[in-house]
Amino acid sequence: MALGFEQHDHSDCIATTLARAEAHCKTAGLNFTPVRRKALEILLQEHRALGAYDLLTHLADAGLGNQPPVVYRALDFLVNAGFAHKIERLNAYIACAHLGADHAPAFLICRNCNAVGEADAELAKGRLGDAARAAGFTIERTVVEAEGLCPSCQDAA
Amino acid sequence: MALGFEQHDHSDCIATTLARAEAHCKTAGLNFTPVRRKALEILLQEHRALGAYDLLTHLADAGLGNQPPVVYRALDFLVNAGFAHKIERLNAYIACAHLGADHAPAFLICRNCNAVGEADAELAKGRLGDAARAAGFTIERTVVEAEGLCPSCQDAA
DNA sequence: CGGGATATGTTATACTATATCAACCCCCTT
DNA sequence: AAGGGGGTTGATATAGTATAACATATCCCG
Repeated sequence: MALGFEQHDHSDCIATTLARAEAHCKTAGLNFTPVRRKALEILLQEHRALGAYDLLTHLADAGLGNQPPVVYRALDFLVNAGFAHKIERLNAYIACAHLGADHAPAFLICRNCNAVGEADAELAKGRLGDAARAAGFTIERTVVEAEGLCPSCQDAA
Repeated sequence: MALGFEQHDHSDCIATTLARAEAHCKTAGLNFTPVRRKALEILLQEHRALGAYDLLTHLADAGLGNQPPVVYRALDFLVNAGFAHKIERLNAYIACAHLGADHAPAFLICRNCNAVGEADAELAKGRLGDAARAAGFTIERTVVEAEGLCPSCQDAA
């Protein structure tokens, strides 16, 4: 499972991901407007969790809106479309690493460098899912975020 | 596993939990001051996730501080001592349901009534733990929050 | 051309959290 | 008893995150 901490060729994965997002919007009847596209592009370029206002700064630099609602609307769209995720622990947003797959994401957050890796949780099928079913609770959505040290930061220490 | 959605006798569990917290502080050399005690008492009484400012209102009603730092300090203490948890998804705080046990909590949050049940995650031992180890990531702390519908709200619908 | 749905612009404000410094208190030591 | 240090609380200000509400624009479709 790719978690995102490996070295990888980042040079064209932005373009291919944007293309896949565009294709998905076309088939799903979603409106991939310039602001939304640029927001995703920025998240992909940064390749880390960005605060909404950081993202807004980048959008403003690109001449695409400079008020908070602009960025929150774009993030709403991206998150609902599955193109980005919110990291609750950081109040920050990151581009989806498994675009296209219908998945319950799980994140590994480095407390030192804030790098974020994305895995798949499958939580509802595990022990918590069993406990929830036993209690009569229906799980619709999960937040799974593990905080710790990524390989590089462990090596540095 | 008790998740908190069952009916239960709430009449004296506040007192016994407070007593246990007090005992733990005594042995651990922690300072269970009036503000901290009252904050925990309020969380136990409410028996749900409270925003910091909601808690502050209750503290102010009790004559124990009326500025934000007061409540955030008390929450810091309670969370570090393991007496309360933060629900990241709600930016809210709840009294620990398993006080005393050293545990990685997992929460079931009802999106309708905001009731929160606490289970145990044991996540680091599961599949995510395997994936993290394989990637060289060391997990120190986990956030596991599942959102859905509690039994009562399902019945109501 | 009109009308509805969707998206964006703009202003204002609500909500969450922390930095900073001053005052206090308790215990301990000299 | 004086002094000092650590920890807690008081108080002011401000940073950071997010949304409400309404106006304007755009586009597609009938």
